[in-house]
Amino acid sequence: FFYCWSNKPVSQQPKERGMRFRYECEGRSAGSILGTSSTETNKTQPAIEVDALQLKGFTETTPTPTTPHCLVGKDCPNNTGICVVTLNPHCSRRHSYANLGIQCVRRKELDVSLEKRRNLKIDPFQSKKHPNNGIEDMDMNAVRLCFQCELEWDDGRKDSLSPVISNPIYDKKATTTSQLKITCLNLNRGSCAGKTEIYMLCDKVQKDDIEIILRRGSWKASGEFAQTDVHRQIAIVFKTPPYQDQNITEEVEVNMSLRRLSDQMESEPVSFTYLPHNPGEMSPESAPAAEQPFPFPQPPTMMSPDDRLRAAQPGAATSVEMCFNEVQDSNTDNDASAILNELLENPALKEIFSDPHLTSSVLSSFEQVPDVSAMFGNMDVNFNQNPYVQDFSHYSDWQFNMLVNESQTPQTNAQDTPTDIVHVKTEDKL
DNA sequence: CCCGGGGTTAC
DNA sequence: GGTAACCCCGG
Repeated sequence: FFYCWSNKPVSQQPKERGMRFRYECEGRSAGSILGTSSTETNKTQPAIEVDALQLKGFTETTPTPTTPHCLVGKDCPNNTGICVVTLNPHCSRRHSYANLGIQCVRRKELDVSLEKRRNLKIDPFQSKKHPNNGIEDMDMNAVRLCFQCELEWDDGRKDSLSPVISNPIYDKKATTTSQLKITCLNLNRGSCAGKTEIYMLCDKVQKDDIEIILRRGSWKASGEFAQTDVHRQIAIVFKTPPYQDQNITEEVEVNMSLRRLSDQMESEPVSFTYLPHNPGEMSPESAPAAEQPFPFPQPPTMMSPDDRLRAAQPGAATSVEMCFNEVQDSNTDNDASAILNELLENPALKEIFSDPHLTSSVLSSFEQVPDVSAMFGNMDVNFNQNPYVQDFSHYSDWQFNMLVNESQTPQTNAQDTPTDIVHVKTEDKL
C-alpha cells in the first residue's frame, strides 16, 4: 500500500445559487461566493481541508471538463482566473475562500479563454476529458470549484493530491437554473372542485420547463396550464386542480410551489386554501366561477406578506453528509473503505501521518459541470439501469449528485467535524 | 465607492 | 421570443 495525504472532500461547499456571474465589462468585483451554511448574519465561505489519510489510488475524482470562466478576487493573481494560497499545515489545514467571485467570459471569447487556461495548466482532467459535444453547447451557466493541492515536504519533495471538485454553482441570472420564486397570486382561495383561475407572478421561468404543484400530506396535484399561459416568463395563468376530497366541510390549506421539470428544483411554497362546497351551491361543473374575476385594482386578493411568511417552510431542507470526490468503482468501494477505516482508526499510523513537515499550496480553479444540455430524452433509461457508467456527461447536475451520493462511502466522514456538513437539497420523490 | 439587483439593448 | 451582454439605479 502506498499512503499519502489527501484533499478531503470539500469541507464547506459553495452555495449553489444566489450568485451572479459578472462580465469583465461590468468593471467591478464579481461578488463573493458564499458557503452553503452561510446565513444572513453569519457568512461562511467555501472551504477545503487537507487532512485525511487516504489510500492513494483508492479513489478517483470524477473528471469534468474545464470552464472558460474565471475566479477573481482575493488571492487571484490578475489575469490568471485562479486562486492560489499557501498554507502552513502546522497552523491550519483548512482554508476558507473569502471574496471569490466568478467572472464570466463572453461566448465568443470561449476559445481564447480555454486556450489560455490550458496554457496555465489548469485542466486537471485533460487526460480523460469528457466527450463533450463540442464547445458550442457548453453550459456557461454553471461551474464547479476545483481544488488542487501540492504538498511540499522539508526535503523539497513534492506530492500532488488528487483534485477535488465542489458541487456546482449556478449563475443566478440564468433562467435555466435560477432559484424559483412565487411572488404573488391574485387569489389564494378557491373551491375544492378546482378550476379556479389564478394569476401567478413569479421570477423568470421557462414555459416548457415549469409546473405548478399543490400538495398536502401525500396528496399532490398540478395546476393546469398550457405553455401559452406563461406570460413573458414572469406570470402564469392556470387553473387549480380539484382537491382530493370533494366533501370537505372546512377550509383546507395546501402548499403551492413552482417546480422545474429539468432538475426538479422547487420554489418555496405559498399557501392556497380549498373551500368546501357551499350547501345549495350549484354543481362545480356548472359553476366554476364562485370566485371573482380579475379586475386589476383589487388589492385584497393579493397575498399579504403575512401569508407569504406563514407559507414559507424553513424546515424544507435537510442536512446530509456527502463527499464529492472519488468513488467510481462500486465493486472495490467497500473493501477499500474497510481498510481505510481501519487505518484511520489506528493510532500509530495516525501519529505517523499527523505531523508532516510540509507546506502545501492549494490552487483553485473552475471545472465546468457535466454537460446538462443533452439530458432529457434518455435519462430514465440510462440513469436507472446503469448508475456506474464512466461517462457522466449525459447527466444533469442533480442526477450527477445523486450518483455520487449513492456511491459515496460512509467512512470518509469518520473524522468529520460539524463544519464538514453540507446542505444539499432533498427531493421528496426522486 | 461598493454591490445587489433590475433594466435595456443587441443579437 | 429568449438569451447574452451590457448598463445603471439606489441602498
